[in-house]
Amino acid sequence: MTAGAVTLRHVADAAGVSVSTASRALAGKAQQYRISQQTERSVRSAADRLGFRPSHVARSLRSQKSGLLGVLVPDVANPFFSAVAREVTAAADAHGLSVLLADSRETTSNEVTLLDKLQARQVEGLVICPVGDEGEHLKQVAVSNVPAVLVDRGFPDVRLTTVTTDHRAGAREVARTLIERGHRTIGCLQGRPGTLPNEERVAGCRDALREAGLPFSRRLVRGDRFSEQSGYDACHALLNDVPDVSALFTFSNQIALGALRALQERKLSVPDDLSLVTFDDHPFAGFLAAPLSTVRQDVSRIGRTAAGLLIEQIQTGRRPRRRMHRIPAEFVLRASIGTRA
Amino acid sequence: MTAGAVTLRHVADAAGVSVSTASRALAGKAQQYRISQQTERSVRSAADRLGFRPSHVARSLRSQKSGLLGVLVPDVANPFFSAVAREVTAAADAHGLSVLLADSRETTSNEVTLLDKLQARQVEGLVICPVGDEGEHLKQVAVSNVPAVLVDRGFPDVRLTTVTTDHRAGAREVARTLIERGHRTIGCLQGRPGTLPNEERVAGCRDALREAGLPFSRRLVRGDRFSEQSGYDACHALLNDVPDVSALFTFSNQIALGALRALQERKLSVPDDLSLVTFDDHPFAGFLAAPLSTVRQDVSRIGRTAAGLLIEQIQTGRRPRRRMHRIPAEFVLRASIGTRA
DNA sequence: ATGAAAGCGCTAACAT
DNA sequence: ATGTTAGCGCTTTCAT
Repeated sequence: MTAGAVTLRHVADAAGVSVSTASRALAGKAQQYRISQQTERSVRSAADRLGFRPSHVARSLRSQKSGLLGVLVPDVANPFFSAVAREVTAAADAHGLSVLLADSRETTSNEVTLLDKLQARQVEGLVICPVGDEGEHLKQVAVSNVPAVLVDRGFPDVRLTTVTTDHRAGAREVARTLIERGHRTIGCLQGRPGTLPNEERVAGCRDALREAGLPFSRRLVRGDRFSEQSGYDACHALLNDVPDVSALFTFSNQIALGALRALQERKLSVPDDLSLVTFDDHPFAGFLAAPLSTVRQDVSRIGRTAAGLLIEQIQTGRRPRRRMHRIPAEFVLRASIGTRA
Repeated sequence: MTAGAVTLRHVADAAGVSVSTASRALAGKAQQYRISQQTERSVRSAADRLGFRPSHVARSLRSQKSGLLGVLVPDVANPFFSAVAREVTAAADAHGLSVLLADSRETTSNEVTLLDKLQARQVEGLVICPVGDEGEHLKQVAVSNVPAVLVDRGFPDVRLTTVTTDHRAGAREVARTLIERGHRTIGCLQGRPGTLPNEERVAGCRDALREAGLPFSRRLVRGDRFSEQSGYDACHALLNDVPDVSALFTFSNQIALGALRALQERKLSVPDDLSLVTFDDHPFAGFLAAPLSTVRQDVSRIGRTAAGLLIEQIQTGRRPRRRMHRIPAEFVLRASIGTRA
């Protein structure tokens, strides 16, 4: 804290008035309190002259309002989460709020600790992108009275407003397209099993296969994390076990990268030997050796929706009526998908 | 702020002691103040039972320490800045500090306002990634006593510790490599002229040309922003004006993307018709149609260095002796660079 | 039209 | 071994 900072006391003294008058004058309540133009001006000029900057801390204590929003993400450097952070920051800014950023480094135990820290800092609202393995600690948040919104990885049994992509519809569209083009054996390189986005994506694939009267097999779903390594390992494993796979649906860019590396090692080319689609679009996707088909999540809209719901909740004091908000994804077809006879 | 929150008062009452005793017991100062095991236990259990969470706001006011670090970036969704934010957040966390995130949306006027807001919130330190056009307002920060570190875009006349990539050395290496491979007419698609990174990169190219006894011409340096559009426009303009350009050095990924789009329109292929190198590496760079050579900035190290210098400054109360910290960049050679006879 | 005083929740100096 | 008191900087009620 800036040592020896200028306080209201100093301003009041310099203007020859009491602290209360100084406070009122600066708060723009001169009218309301019938403070003379004279006084108001002299207070204002004293404040300017001394470089007075009101203490937000003192104000928060007095008003019982921190003006703080907490944003908790598993990794700010992940484009998805940084986009969420950006939208929330913009919305906060527009409402005179500030953002406390916390990064759980993909670890639930950090998430628990940070959630606690944020609440100790009296945040007025929380945007939480959970790690997703476990949601017990989120129930605490749900029963506390601090407004909160979950983003991306929700939990069926945690009663908190949740904003997420319509993963199921997005995945269904991908699978349908692959089926239309003659693919019958479609491998999924998934992310973390058990998380909502992952399970809904698997469900979307299953939907499309059923609709087409084709069988769905868990044997074709591999991988255990949203990481490059998982994509790489799962890709090799799948192709070893099921050589007739003709299309690969990877559940994230990282996974796609791993798969691409594995395919390169096996001297398989996209889309001639194998078709490839991935979740999450990407500026370079169209310039890849095989321009990559993707499911583009509307990250900005997700972030804005979450921020909007949170701020509404703070302002009205009421939970929004709808709990699940599914934001449509956009399928972007590029050359990485080929056809099979 | 959580209405009707449990305060120390409640805990003290429940335990039948004074607030001071309660405070001391919970602060782990039982030994020091010779508080009986008895008392300590009963205070602790009361706190647990009531779900007491100390108010950070009150503590900050009392201790005159906010425990807050301000991080100001032009755009958190830009991978460079989100990486910086991540490192600073991690370091803050390790030192019991929290991070206030502010996003200037690439606008200097926002930067000024936000800087003020952060200081009103009594941040104990500032990591600033300036927009870079203008540095007047940063001089205020330099003379105030809040510790601050500039990242990426420094200003020669602002006396603040600055951490940035060694842009000049990085660019020089790129240009040397191109020259070695027979390129004589090298176009630079630059970012925002006047900013430190941009000027140093241009200087690096000039260095390499001079060393090789080749002329340097401003006519070969085009573009005005670190954006895709600027890359696209500058690329077309340059190729129209100077048809014998054989290599393109783009100063960011966004610019590279624009250039790639322009080249595609002109049916020019990389590296056969034109070589291409860019600043900023990228997970997909190696999988592009023409695997892209890049200069990889060590973003994590930049972030860690900045955070370290800031925290050192906070703890010791002294400015670090060295003002400029240049972090080496790594040149990654891929197939996008061809040779010329 | 303005001031005095209380109090937000906490810690620490000063009593016992 | 524990309590009392003052005060961090601000806003607001209650006086005048």
